[in-house]
Amino acid sequence: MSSSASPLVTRFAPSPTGHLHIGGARSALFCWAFAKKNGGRFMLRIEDTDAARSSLESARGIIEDLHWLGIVNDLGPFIAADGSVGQHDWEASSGHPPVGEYFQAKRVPIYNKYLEQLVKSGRAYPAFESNEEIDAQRKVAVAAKQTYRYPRPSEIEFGKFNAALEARWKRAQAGERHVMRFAAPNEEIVVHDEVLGDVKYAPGEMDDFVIRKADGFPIYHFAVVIDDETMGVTHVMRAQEHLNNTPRHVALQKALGFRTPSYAHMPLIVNMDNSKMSKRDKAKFARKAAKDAIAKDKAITATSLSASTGQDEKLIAQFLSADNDSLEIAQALAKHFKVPLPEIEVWDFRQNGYLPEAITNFVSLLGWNPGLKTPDGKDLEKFDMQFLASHFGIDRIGKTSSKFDRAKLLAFNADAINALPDEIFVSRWRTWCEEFEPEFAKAVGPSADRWLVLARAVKPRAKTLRDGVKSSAFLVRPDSATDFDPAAAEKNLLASDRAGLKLLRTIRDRFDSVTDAEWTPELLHSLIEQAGQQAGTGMGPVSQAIRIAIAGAAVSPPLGETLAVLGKRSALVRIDACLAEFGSAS
RNA sequence: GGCCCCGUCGUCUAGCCUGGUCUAGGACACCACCCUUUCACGGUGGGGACAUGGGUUCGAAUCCCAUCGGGGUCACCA
Repeated sequence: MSSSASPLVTRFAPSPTGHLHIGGARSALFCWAFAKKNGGRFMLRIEDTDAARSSLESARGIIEDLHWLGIVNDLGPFIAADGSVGQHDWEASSGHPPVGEYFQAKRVPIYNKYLEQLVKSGRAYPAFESNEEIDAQRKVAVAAKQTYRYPRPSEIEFGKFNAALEARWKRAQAGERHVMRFAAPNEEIVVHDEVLGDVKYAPGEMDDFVIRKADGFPIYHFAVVIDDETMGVTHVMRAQEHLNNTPRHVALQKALGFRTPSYAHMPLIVNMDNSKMSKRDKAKFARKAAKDAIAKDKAITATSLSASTGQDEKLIAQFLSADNDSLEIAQALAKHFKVPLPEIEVWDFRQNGYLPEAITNFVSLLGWNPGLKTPDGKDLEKFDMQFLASHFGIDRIGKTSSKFDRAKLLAFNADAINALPDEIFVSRWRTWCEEFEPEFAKAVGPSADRWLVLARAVKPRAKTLRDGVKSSAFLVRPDSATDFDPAAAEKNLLASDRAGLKLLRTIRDRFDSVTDAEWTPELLHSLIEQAGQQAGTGMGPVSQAIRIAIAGAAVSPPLGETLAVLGKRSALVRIDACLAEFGSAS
């Protein structure tokens, strides 16, 4: 085997501060696909150097989200069957030394080693200003409409470990609080980007940015450069928001004597209103819902909301005035006002009944396109992970940002659901229900047959797995718990001198005369048809009356199947309850 | 504001590199009709875009420039 040839390596390097963002999912997908297409490896690395915001639970969550999508990494952490965090590393035969740690927080000694190298070569220096001092200076600059650039101390000589630097180094070694800054080169930097082409940055654009924080953790730019080098990353593919970081990385690589990997910056994914898709959107959305409600009803206050949601009143007040974007409060308010929060993270989509294959397919089309036609001449846009792994290429990544069109995703999801054979659909639907709609799953019960019948009735019109629950929940709730839609009842039962109720009474007696053995979709259908003929109305009005009685609404799966699933007893109880509710036809 | 990126239907995009086959194609959404026991599905049809202005050229969505517009980024976050 060609163990000596340096293999192609891409990486996805999330920071574990929450669930996997849908944009992150696309980045990971493209990195994965590019590696697969080129016989390379896809690496996962966890960027947890922000000690305050990072958590191991988030890292686990992200790894699981990726796994659920079918994006499996060849290198870096994974979740083992027993739930522990394992790790794939370079094997001895690969020719690449093992990386050891894929969590940045555990690599601090490595960063420090390179940092010292930089200091000793006069390319990094300790700086002792406090955060507050810098902030104050920055504010002055911003107020004067100037771009703030940290002024390099005059005693620091670029590229020289002089006495002044040595003195600073000693102070730092002695424990004085400091940050480490990179002595940026005063030269033009050209980023060769595989998507955008050459992007030039003039000399002097870059200031002496911080590369190690006072807490001893490296800044992103520094850790990334060292990790990409030492982990063997050859191709960096990330979102365009990182483009302006790249010159820093290139400068750092040069100062450290590293190679520069190949870069490809992908277009951003934005909301329909052009704003950046972010986790904060949930807070914005919940805040708007709350404010709308308050505008309508002055009685709603932070105090009343605190009472009804159980959240802290102060935090709610802050939330409402946009002083915080607490996800917890956003969720509590959304639940209280019964508004759905926008799906932003992979987990949100999963929870709401999206299929991973629909998500990966849809998201892969955001900024990329296979450029192929289907046999009937249309643009090819439905494909699976295997297809991506064999057709993906950077050359077909676009430059323009893409709006995230939920309607199209929903259409893709509906198609993906309908493409599933019934047996597969029922098992996936059931598994999903057990996780996300446990009460519904419990109400359906253990019978595989019952699940299958239900699944068949539900699948053709379900755009999400949750839709399947919504459209069939009426079937599994107690017969006495029907919640009649007043408008639908008026139209289909009471209108035209209670015509619907009369039809309902007639069909009720016909149903009553059917034996349990005869209670099949076919027979029921023909009974309804006959009743419609005899009434001279066709089967429509009869059907609608039955729908109101058994579902409470004017919409349901086809009645034959629906009634069959329900069973004769329940059907009659519901019809009788309905007749009682609206008064029997006189 | 400085720097950087981008600009084809409402949206995702094909076409652009290698000008003519583009009266600009597809998908989602929308509208109409058909199918239909409801809702979906499906079928047929329809409206809908080359940001603007200058060049270059016999000819420009395609090449060049300007303008306008949108976005990103300017942290001891990543």
